Amino acid sequence: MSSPMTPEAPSTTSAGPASAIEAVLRRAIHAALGRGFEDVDPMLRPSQRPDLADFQSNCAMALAKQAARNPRDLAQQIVREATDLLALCEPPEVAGPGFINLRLRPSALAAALDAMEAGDLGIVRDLDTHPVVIDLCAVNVAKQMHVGHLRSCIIGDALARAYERRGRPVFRENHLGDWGLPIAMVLHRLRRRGADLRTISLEDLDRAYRAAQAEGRADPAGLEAARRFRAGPHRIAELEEQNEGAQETVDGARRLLVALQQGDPDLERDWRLLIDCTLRALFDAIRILGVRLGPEHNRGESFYRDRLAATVAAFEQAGVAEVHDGALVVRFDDRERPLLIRKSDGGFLYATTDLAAIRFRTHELNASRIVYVVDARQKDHFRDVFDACRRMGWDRTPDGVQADLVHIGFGSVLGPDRRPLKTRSGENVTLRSLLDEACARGHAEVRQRAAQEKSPTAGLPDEDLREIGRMVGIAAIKYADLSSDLVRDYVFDMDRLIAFEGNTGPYLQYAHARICSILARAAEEGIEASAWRTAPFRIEEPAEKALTLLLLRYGAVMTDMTRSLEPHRLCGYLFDLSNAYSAFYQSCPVLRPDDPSRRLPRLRLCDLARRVLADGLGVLGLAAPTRM
RNA sequence: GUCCACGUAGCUCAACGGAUAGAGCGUCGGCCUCCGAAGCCGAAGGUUGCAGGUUCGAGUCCUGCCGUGGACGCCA
Repeated sequence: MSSPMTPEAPSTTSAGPASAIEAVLRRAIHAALGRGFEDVDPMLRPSQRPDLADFQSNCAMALAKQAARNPRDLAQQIVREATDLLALCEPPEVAGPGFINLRLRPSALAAALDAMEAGDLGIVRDLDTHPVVIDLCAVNVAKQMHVGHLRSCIIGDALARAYERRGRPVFRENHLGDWGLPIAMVLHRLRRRGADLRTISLEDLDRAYRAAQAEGRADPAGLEAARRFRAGPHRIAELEEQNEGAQETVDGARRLLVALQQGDPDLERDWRLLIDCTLRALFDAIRILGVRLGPEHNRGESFYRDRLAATVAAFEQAGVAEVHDGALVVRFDDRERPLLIRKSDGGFLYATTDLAAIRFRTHELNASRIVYVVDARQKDHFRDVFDACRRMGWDRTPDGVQADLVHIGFGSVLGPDRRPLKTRSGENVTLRSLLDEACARGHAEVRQRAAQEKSPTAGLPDEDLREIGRMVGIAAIKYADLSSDLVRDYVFDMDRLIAFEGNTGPYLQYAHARICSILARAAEEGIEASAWRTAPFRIEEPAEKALTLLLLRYGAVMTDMTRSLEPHRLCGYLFDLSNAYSAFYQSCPVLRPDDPSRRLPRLRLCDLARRVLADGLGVLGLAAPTRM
């Protein structure tokens, strides 16, 4: 019987010399401490002190306590037991309170690079073969997409790409807000007014959405206040009328929703037109953005509409939900707030849809991990929904694997006043205007470089410069969304968002383009790729070694990204890598080195750095132009 | 009121419980007759909100307080 649910064994999650060293240390710890210490994490880390070591093991301090030993003595003993390390490392040194400092031999560095090149850049395939669901985008029909959806798409796409890179099947789920009373209200309003839904624009829909909301918003509190404070009869009459009108509007929308639910073909057709219009605008933006999301990823709220009754019934049957004030609620021991899953009028709520969706994703999509990329304000909601699903046992795949339910709650995008971002006229900033601005700035920047005669982009037609500018501008936007801790709000600032220096997307692209440029120049000078591809690596200069150590970490960084779901770690790594390459570039001439025999090894090192950068940029969803 | 997140250099942000808390922007000073200066090298800049605690070791974990933001039963 085969089980696809093999848990990730620690020893196979990272490739390269680090995992080999870990294995040796693990055995050495066992030898030093005996029974009960068979499988201890050696706590191997890249050293933060390149003057002292390449790697350090911090295990001795932690183990000394439980073994009642002196930490330095224990470290010494572990080192004595770890004789197998000497094939890879210089003799280890014990420093400070008990750090074990390790330095790789140059031959081990070269061998590790060989292995990395031959073995998919050190990427370790995920042992869990279950699909991952990434819930992203989730635009609402008939509403403008805004920067929040942008973040969700960018982050969700990067996470999806990371899983795909490690060989894991991914379902990108666009949980479209395409169902329920708000949609019915828009449709109700537009049909009353005889709007032509085939030619309507998203701007019109967005206006209608807000007008319908305002129209249906009863204000009984305002009416009560007007009476209490003896407002003029005019004002009271006005409010009474408004309240009645609102009720009428909502009732009309409810009737429409029921008819739509029952399959009225006329309504169904109009409803689809609303969705089509919204999706046209969405995919227009998505195409510029380079996010992998299409109509095939749509599985909106309406998809679950026929599953809601069964969902609620299952809760009732299991005795997990109870009736309170006519509504059906799920209660939790550790918090007062209950989760409402059916209204007292029998209607369902968005929580009901989320429950149905999780059940579908574990039971039918067979997902062992479901990642919601939804803004942080919904944290409490997802906590409740996840816990409710766990109570029902819906967090298990059909083959019995426990599924992780994770909410990646990202921060809000704020305006300069630290309030949610609006334009001067008070409207949401549209996604399209933001992207157009980014492309325009990227284009201007690229054109400026191309004006310099020695630039590799000199003389390119403006059409090409525009395309490169698009890649650069979009990379700047996406990288800004990915490169810092996701939970934090951030203040929207176009100038900073489109920055091209320092820790930015364009800086990474620039490093990549410079490598491409040097390889192209080598070809111009008659150096065949086949020559350097077979040259042995020679890691001698400090800058070469620093670059090598970073390259060797790539696989572990990718594994870590799918574990931690934190794209900014990959960003930070690629930034470090670009820095290391730039330093190498500065101090180690590649095409005209002091010693000509170093040329081919350096070209090969450049090419490996290029491949890792391109690969990493690809996982982040950033383009990697060869000239810019 | 209850619950949750976040407070790190002037600004924007990093830092798997590990050694001397790091980058970018801005400021100051160097480096293009030499593979792309969107770059490199260097300087200045810190009581990690405050107070306790756990630990061999705390920006990181725990408790309390202060500050900011968010969520809190029939909207999504």
